[in-house]
Amino acid sequence: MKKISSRTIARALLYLRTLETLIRDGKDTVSSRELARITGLTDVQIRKDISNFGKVGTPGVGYNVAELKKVLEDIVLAKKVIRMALFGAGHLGTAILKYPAFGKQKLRIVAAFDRDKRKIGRTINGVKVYPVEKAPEIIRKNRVDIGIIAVPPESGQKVADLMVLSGLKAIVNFAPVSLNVPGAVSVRDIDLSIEFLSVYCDTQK
Amino acid sequence: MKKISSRTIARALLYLRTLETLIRDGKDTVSSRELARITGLTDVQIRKDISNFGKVGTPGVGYNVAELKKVLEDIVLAKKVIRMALFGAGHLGTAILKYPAFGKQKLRIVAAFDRDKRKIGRTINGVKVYPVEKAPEIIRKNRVDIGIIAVPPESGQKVADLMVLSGLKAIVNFAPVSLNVPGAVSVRDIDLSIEFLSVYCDTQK
DNA sequence: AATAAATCGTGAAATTTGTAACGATTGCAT
DNA sequence: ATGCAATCGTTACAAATTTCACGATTTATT
Repeated sequence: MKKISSRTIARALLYLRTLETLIRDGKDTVSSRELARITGLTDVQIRKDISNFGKVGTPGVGYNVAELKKVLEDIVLAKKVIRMALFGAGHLGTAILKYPAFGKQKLRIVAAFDRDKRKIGRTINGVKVYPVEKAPEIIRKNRVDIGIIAVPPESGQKVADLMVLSGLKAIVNFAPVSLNVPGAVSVRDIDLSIEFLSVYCDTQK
Repeated sequence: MKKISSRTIARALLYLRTLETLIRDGKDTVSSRELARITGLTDVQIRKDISNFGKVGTPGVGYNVAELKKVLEDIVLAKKVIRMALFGAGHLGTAILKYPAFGKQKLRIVAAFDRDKRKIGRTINGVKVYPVEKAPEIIRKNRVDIGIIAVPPESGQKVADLMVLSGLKAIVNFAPVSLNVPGAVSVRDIDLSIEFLSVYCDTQK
């Protein structure tokens, strides 16, 4: 089977999100044209993306919403629950712990870690905060899939090292620092300053 | 002058972030090789990116850190202060208001808006929360550059419409919904669920 | 039943993005 | 001074991504 690119997968997740709202609205079928109108992409790209996953559409009609959702989910979200561990229970970390959309999805934060003794032992939105030292054990025991870094930049690399040591293969990094990790580990950097500045630059030139 | 792509600009902002830490560490010069090691990119890409901005390096030596910083800033961050307005003072919105890295940079949140009467009038980290209806006036008066959407998905489009109406040309959207805006408006979507799921998918296939 | 309209899937073309190769320049050691 | 190692900037090349064009299929209409 052909390997599916990272960008295609990101779009597939966007299609899934869109399909869920279409289902809520009671729609049975949707065309590539309409998906394009909603998502802001082009119809060709949507057809091409979906064709990566199999022949699921009907010419003259479009895609069956429920069927397309199932096909996309089977490929990009085979697992029932994806477990995450959060490092850093500060403002941003707490906001992530309380992020409501995770509840409706397969994403679940199973543990939080912090250095601050005052935070350790507390429970935030049902998730307990542990001392950082306990991370490897807890991550292994809970079969955590994704590590989230929401600590200050000067601690970012140390946390990343600990994640790698604990066997994590996927990291989402909100700390404004470049992480050094083995090639087998995927990192997604989200530096809020860079995100804000870059959308602003887009409008300038 | 050649137009610089959006991705190149995002990398330039990453270089800037890196240069700032190098300056803090007292380094005078840096080579493309070392920048590559730090950022995880390749040295070729870094040389190519920088060459877009002019001939700033010295063969055999590398780049003068201060000079490179100045050149990158002049091009991607000509403005002294970039003003932002936040919509939605919930958990995520509050975390953004309290995000410490903005303080050290040119980014400043000048106003927050919310529907909730209990939040209106409060001040969070020095930023006042106004009722949404006041947005157009306040945005115009403060010459806001970027709008941040941190409201629930069902209100996302309404807020986006208001932003467009208020003359904003750059939007960062944390609401998990696709926005419909005129072509002249740049939108950067950050759907936390999609970010987490996509880095997880990267490790799977 | 035949025609028209809508829409998918896909190979080919075009565009964008990233990589490699290498001449040119600089500083250092001898 | 000369040779060597380091490193930039750039042209040519390769790979990835997107767009185009169009045949094939389905539904609706007359």
